[in-house]
Amino acid sequence: MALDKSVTKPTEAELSLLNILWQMGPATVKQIHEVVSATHKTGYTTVLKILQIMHEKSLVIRDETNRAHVYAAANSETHTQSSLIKDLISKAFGGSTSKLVMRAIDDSTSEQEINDIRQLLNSLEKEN
Amino acid sequence: MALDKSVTKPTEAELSLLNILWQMGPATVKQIHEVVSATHKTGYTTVLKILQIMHEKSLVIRDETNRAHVYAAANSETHTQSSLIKDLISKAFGGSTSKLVMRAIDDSTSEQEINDIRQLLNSLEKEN
DNA sequence: CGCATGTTACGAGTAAGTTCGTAGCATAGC
DNA sequence: GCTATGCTACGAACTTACTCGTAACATGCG
Repeated sequence: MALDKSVTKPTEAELSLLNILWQMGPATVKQIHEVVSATHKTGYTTVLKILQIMHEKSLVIRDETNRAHVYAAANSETHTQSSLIKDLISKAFGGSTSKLVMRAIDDSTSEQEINDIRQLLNSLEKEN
Repeated sequence: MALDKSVTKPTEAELSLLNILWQMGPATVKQIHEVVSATHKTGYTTVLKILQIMHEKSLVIRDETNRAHVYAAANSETHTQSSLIKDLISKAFGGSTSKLVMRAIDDSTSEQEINDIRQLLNSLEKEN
């Protein structure tokens, strides 16, 4: 009974297809399956079925003009990332964003990541 | 095929029980169920069953000395938070911690949260 | 002792997610 | 117009998660 669109959380398989759609833009099942096949041995109809389910859930939209339907993510990557973060914060961080940020920063292991975050923070401080 | 203990991701119901255990410390099913009951109409045996499953998965340890077994989280809250964040980063942020941090900060809506994060960042800059 | 009570263990039912085989339909090319 | 091809639709099988009822068992107390 998830009526609210923003609350519909994609499953793991669904999210992996969304990642492909965000990267490629609108695509046919065939195109999506080719990308999936590069890393997983997943059947064509499996990809098709998941896209159909996602369509029912309004996670994707599709253009049925041509015989090969063209699928596209219904929500932006940013929007989806936000709701996944929000979900994690509420379930594992007592609702505290700063706790999540702190944990993420503490865990950062790569120099590159640390520098990226530092720059991000610097630019935020300036705007302040 | 999740052989690595650090990779065993708690389900939603499991995580909610872990939250209680982290807060209370070691507790019996009865005690845990009482806390759960305060907010959810969940049966006693449902809580028991989930704890038994968590025990099989080594998400909790239990002391069977007394008739009423005493359960405790097997891993720290911090450790679990880290692996959940890591999982989310790999599945929805292309493996980039800084992207997650940026998104979390951008989404921060409460003044309190923003101030908390700012302070966190200031203290990090000093250590630098 | 024997029963009431409290606790664990077990198994079944439901739901959701994932996978894929097969059927059926549309269409392009002969 | 017919057929091979390529696509969608559908449904079945399997797995995991969740929920709870019932059975079995221990123990304290009359």
